[in-house]
Amino acid sequence: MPRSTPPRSLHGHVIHELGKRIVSGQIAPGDLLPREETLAEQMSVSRTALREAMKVLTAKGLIESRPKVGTRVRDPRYWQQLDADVLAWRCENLPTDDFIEKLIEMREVIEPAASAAAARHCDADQLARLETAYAAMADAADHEAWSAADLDFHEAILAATNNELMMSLFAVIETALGTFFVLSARTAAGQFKYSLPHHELVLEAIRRRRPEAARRAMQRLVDDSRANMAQRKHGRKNA
Amino acid sequence: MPRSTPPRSLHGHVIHELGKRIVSGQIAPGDLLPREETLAEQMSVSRTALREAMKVLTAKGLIESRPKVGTRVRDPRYWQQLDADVLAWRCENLPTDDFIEKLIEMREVIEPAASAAAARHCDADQLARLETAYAAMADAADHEAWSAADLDFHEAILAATNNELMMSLFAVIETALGTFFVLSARTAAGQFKYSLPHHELVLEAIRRRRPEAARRAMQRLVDDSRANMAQRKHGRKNA
DNA sequence: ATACTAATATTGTAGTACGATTTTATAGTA
DNA sequence: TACTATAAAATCGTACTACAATATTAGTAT
Repeated sequence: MPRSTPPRSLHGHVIHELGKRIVSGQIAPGDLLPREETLAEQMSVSRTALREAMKVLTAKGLIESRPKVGTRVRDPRYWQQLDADVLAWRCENLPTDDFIEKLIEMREVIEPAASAAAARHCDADQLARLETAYAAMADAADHEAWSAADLDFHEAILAATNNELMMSLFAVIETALGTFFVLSARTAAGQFKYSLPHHELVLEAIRRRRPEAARRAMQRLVDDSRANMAQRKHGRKNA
Repeated sequence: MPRSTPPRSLHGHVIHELGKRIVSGQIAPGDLLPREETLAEQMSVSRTALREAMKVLTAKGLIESRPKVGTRVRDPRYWQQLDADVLAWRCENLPTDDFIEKLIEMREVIEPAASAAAARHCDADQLARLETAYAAMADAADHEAWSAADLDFHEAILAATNNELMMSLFAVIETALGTFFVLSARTAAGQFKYSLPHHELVLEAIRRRRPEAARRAMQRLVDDSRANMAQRKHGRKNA
């Protein structure tokens, strides 16, 4: 499960709670929320804290407040779907196959292009970070260590593009990998390093400054990952 | 200039004002903001309104507050670079050539892939919307009308992917096109429809369900746009 | 010198009051 | 009867005050 905002503060808890309810569809788009005073009472917080939370949800595009009329859940069309919290909330109660497919589609768009860009203009430090992450993957003793190193590897590739806009897409990759990690925890228990050779090819292509080779290698890696997810889905159906 | 949050409400104004100062570097990463009471006084709002604004900026990753220590501007590494407001604030005082290059790079990653996806699985309504936008471009009487229709066209392509994550990337495309619009307002005054044939090829490929043709057509369109920007930059140097 | 304790400054939360705004209802008029 | 305009009510928006929680820092004792 991808990490979402740890609800340490009070209004943080309200953000998380309301956000989850909206994204999960428990409160449907178009629905009118109770008035602030009532809602604050229901959630056992002051109106002050509630409003601070609602401002954040408004910024994420989930709700819309107007005087007299109240606060309404907006159409998903307006949600900040790339926001880390929104993504995490969508995956909290087992993501649908449909959503998983969309995550894979995003990986197919982002990662091969990022790998090519990384091969084109990454510096020594960024390459070193990539090597370190790869080494950690190779050395991983268990599924958890592998997953953490894998995440580092894919983050390092985005960082190596030297484009902070690309880097911000890591929220999507992180959500995808985190979800796949949970879903494949059982099936791939003993063979979690199966994609190491794919990663090595990507690293090698970036190291040698071969953009198109890097793109193709990453494309194969993601294709392979997609195939594995499909296989898992099939296996579950027969279980 | 891409539209940012119109500061209608009081705290909306504070969000815009502080956000701009931070993103523009006027307040540097690591800097400590004045304490809430002081800052509220400086901006002529109550601490309540200021805090609501700060919660939003926190959600955008721009600042970080901790009891006793105060509120600090975070490293750009943590900013939500894909947020529509953050993007707009970056472009408010003439974006740097460096940033424009990054926007183009994002277009090259997003739009060809989106065009291919649209050709693969768009429905009749989405295609109709695309046709409408194209017609509006063809009929545009001035640069402004052209620009609005152009924006519609590119939004329609993202919508036609049937992937809301892809759709959320429109904030980036919108910022890029809006910026190019301003920068090319003079140079391309009389010939603003020069890219119409490129758009037609993209539309045609999607209409005929040719993913790879759509990808290539859009790739050429973006390449062409990049060349035009480079030419403009060169022209400015000689001016 | 170090560890522990207490004072202190800043954010976090609560509660109340009032202003702004928009919907809705009501009344007046054609 | 229909329509316009005016007034009233409900909700969010903002301000202010008070206090709690927390982390830093200084001070104190071992």
